Amino acid sequence: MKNKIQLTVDAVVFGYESGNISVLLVKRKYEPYKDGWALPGGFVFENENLEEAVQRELLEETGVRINYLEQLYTFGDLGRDPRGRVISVAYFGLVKPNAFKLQASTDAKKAEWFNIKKLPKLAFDHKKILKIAIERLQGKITYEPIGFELLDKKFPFSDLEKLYTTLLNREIDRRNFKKKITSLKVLDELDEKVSIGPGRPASLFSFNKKRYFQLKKEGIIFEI
Amino acid sequence: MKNKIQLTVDAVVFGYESGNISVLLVKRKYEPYKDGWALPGGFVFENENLEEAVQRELLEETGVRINYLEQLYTFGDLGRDPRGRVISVAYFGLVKPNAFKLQASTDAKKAEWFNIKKLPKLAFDHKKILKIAIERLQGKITYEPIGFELLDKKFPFSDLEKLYTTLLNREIDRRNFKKKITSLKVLDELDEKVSIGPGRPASLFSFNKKRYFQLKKEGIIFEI
DNA sequence: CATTATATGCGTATAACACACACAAATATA
DNA sequence: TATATTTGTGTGTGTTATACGCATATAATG
Repeated sequence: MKNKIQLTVDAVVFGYESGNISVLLVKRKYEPYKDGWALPGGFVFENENLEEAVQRELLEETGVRINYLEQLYTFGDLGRDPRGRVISVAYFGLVKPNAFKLQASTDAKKAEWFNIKKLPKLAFDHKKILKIAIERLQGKITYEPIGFELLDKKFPFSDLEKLYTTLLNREIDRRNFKKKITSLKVLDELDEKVSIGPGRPASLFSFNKKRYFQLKKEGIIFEI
Repeated sequence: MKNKIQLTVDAVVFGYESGNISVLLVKRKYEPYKDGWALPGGFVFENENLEEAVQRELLEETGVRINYLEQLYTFGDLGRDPRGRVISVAYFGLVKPNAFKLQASTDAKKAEWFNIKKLPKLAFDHKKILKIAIERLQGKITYEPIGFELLDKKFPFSDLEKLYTTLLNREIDRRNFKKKITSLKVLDELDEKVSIGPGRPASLFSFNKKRYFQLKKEGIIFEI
């Protein structure tokens, strides 16, 4: 029995910057969907693990390097790829966009961040993949701490608040929010303040890395 | 580029019966791992969706038919299959064991339920797959209602309680548990009682199907 | 320099929920 | 008819969630 099923990986990489959630897309250099926008990704080599494959493709096509990508879902419907039967294992990651200089090569003409509210038409079934990834991203904040990968090393509390309001897409009460975050003991308050524009200067915080990953492992129940 | 990666699906089917959680395994008819126990599953045909493939394999190898299997995870590590590079998409399902007569055929010599605490040695990386499936099963009950697929149509409340104590592997307070379940409005109390053995006869309940699937969709926060 | 706008930072009161806990009711069995 | 066994309910207490008001520290404005 000759196997004609092919395997790809795709990466859904979210970035966050001052109230905007963006996703990393590439412009395809070759058919099918030539010049169309798609999630970075490509065929898995026979001698590499899935995680290695998705990291390699991401680096090749966008210049972004992430050492932790979480598996999202596997898409295998008939007809999802005009080249034939192609199954894709989708991965999921979070980064600070400004930490990378985008650089396209191999199969990609260009790599770019897109605000998730202003997406172009996407190749293959990538719209569906992205939809599921966004749901996962929003769901995550109720059972995991979030922000470490998305915020600067030092940040005012309002940055974290803004991240949550952006992800939740609604206002939250800062006082109660602060109480909850404080009770998690996941933030270290620094002896430093910033003052950008009008208003009282803000203390800077950083994530307590150890505690952060402990909570991530244990899971939290966190309804805002 | 010749593609040598092959794609399989595997099914982790859990059954529950009076305090026992079991999983459905098959005895392999062919090499590799001939006569070894493994999760039901096999190669995906080129012209079928992943869900169709896993349902077909499950039916062929065990006689069990499930129309809803949830995708669990995709396993693709190098060396997980001695036949070469084989990726497996694992699925996850819940049934009442007594609803089926097990019947092995095609690649399976035999199909059998195993108590998850008394598992035989498993082929491939199926031990790892099963471990992840069990974690998922236990995790599920904190964010989804559970039981509809596992209990009889009509059941005494103690059956539901027993299911939870079994899954959680600890005692729960029946009064508080009842309060929570009641507040979810997911059970309909029937005008019927059963009396098995000594003790006060128990009212029978059934799941309110509509409400059950609504909660499943919305998600619940349910710490026992 | 005084006033205003803007953002941060803290505390308290009330409602909802979680959790601990004890005893009555209805049957089978001896 | 007494005993064992199982079902079935209610209340108090502590913790957590939610709502809400005001003081503080700066920049911008006139």
